[in-house]
Amino acid sequence: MINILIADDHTMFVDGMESILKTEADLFVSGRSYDGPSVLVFLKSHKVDLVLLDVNLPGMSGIDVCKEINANFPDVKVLAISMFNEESFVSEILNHGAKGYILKNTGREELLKAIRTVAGGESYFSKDVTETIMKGLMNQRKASAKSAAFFPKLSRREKEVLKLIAQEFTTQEIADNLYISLKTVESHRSSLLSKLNARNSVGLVRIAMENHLLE
Amino acid sequence: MINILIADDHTMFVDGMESILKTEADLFVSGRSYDGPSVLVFLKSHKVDLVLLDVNLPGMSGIDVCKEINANFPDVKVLAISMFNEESFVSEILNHGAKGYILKNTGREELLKAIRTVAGGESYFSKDVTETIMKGLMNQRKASAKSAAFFPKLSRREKEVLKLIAQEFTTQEIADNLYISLKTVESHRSSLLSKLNARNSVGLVRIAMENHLLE
DNA sequence: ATAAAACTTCGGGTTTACCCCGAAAAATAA
DNA sequence: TTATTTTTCGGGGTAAACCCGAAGTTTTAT
Repeated sequence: MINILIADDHTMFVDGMESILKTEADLFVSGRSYDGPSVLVFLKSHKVDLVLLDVNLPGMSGIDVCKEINANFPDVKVLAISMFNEESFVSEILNHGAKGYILKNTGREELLKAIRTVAGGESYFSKDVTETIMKGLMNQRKASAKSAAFFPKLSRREKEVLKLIAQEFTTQEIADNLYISLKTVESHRSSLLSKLNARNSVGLVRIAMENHLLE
Repeated sequence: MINILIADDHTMFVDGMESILKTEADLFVSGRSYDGPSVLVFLKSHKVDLVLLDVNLPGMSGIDVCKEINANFPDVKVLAISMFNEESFVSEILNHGAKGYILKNTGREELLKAIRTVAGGESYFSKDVTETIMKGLMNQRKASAKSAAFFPKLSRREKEVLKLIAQEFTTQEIADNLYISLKTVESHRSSLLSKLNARNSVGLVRIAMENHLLE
C-alpha cells in the first residue's frame, strides 16, 4: 500500500487525480494540501510514502517545499508535477531532492507508472522531460567549456557592488549602502567592467545573469 | 441529458474531470479534444450541448476556438476554464461568446453547478472571477497601468531599442543603427523605463532577461 | 466619424556614468 | 618576507544617460 499526499492548489485537478488513484488497490490518498506549509504540517502527523507535488504552489514555492521535505522527512519520496516543461524548473527541483518529474498532460497509465516507480525508490521522468534535461545538460557543458574556464574570479567587494548595480541603485546609493566613498564604488565598477569585458553596467548585469552570479 | 465535450490538452486533467462527470446521471462526456481545430471537427459530427474549453489551448487559442464555435454552432454553449484569473483572458473570451468562466482550482460541486447553469442558458462565473471582472470594470484606467506593470506590451520600436541597449550599445550607436535621432532613442528608453517600472537601463535589461523578452 | 490614446519623432537642460590619472593602507598569496 | 591583489580614495574631464516638454502621426475606441 502506497500512502500518497497530493499537494496542488487546483482543486479540480486534485479531485480528478484522486478519482484516478482511487481505482487502484495499492494506492491510497491519505491527504491533500493546497499550499506549501500545510504539506509539512501534514507530514508531521501522518505516514506518507510519496508526495505528488505541484511545482507552482502558492505561498511557498514547490522547490522550497521539496527542500524542506528532504531535510525533515528523508524517507518521503517526491514526485514533482508541473504544467510547464521548463528546464529551469526541472533541474532546480531535481537538485532539491525530487525523485521524479512529470507534466500535467501526462496520461492516466503513465501517472500510475510514475507513482509506483518513485515509491519503489527509483527515478521517473516522462519522455518530454528527459529531452529537456538532456538539452539542459548539453547547454551547461557548452557554457562551462566556454565561459567558466575564462570566467574571472570577482572579489567580495566587487560582487557586492555588482549585486547593487543589478538592483538599479546609483553609484551614490551604493556608496551610502556600503559606507564607502563614491570614488571607491566607481573603482570597483571599473574593475568589473575590465574583468567581465563589458562596456557598461548593462553588460555587467547581462553577464552576471547569464552566469547566475546574482541572487 | 447534457452532452459535454472536454477540450484541454492536459490529459491528466481531462481524465480527472471525466471521472467526476461520470458519476452524474444527467451528464455525458461525448468526447475529448486536445487542441483547438479538433474541437470544431468533432462538433460537425456530434450533438454537443456544452464545451468545457481550456483558454490556453495549443495550436489555436481558446479565444479563437470560442469565436468559431459561436459562428458555426450557435446552440453550443461554452464554459471557459483556465488556470489563470487574468482580467485580459476573462474579458476577451467573454466577448467572444463564452457563457461562463471558472478556474481550475474550482471544486467538484461548483464545477457541476457551473455546467448545469451554463447548459441551462444562463451565465456562470466563479466568485474569484466575478471579483476580477468588477476590478477590471472599476479601474479601466488603472487596469492598463496594472497589467502594464505585470506584463506590458512594448511597441515595435521599443523592443528594437531594448534589444540594442541589452547589447551594450550606446544611445548614439543605437540611433545610427536605426537611422533616427539620438533624442528619439532616448525617448524610447524613457518609455521603456516607465512601462517596465525601472530606474535605469540596468533595470530594463534585468526585467527583459527575466521575462525572456530578448533574442 | 470623431475623439482618445498610443507611437514616433525631436530639442534643451541636468545628473550620472565612465575614463584616465595617481596613490596608499590592508589583506592575501607566493 | 616579498609580491600581488584588494580596498580605499581623490581630481578633473567627457560622453552618456536621464528628465521635462512637445508636435505630428498612427492606432484604437466610441
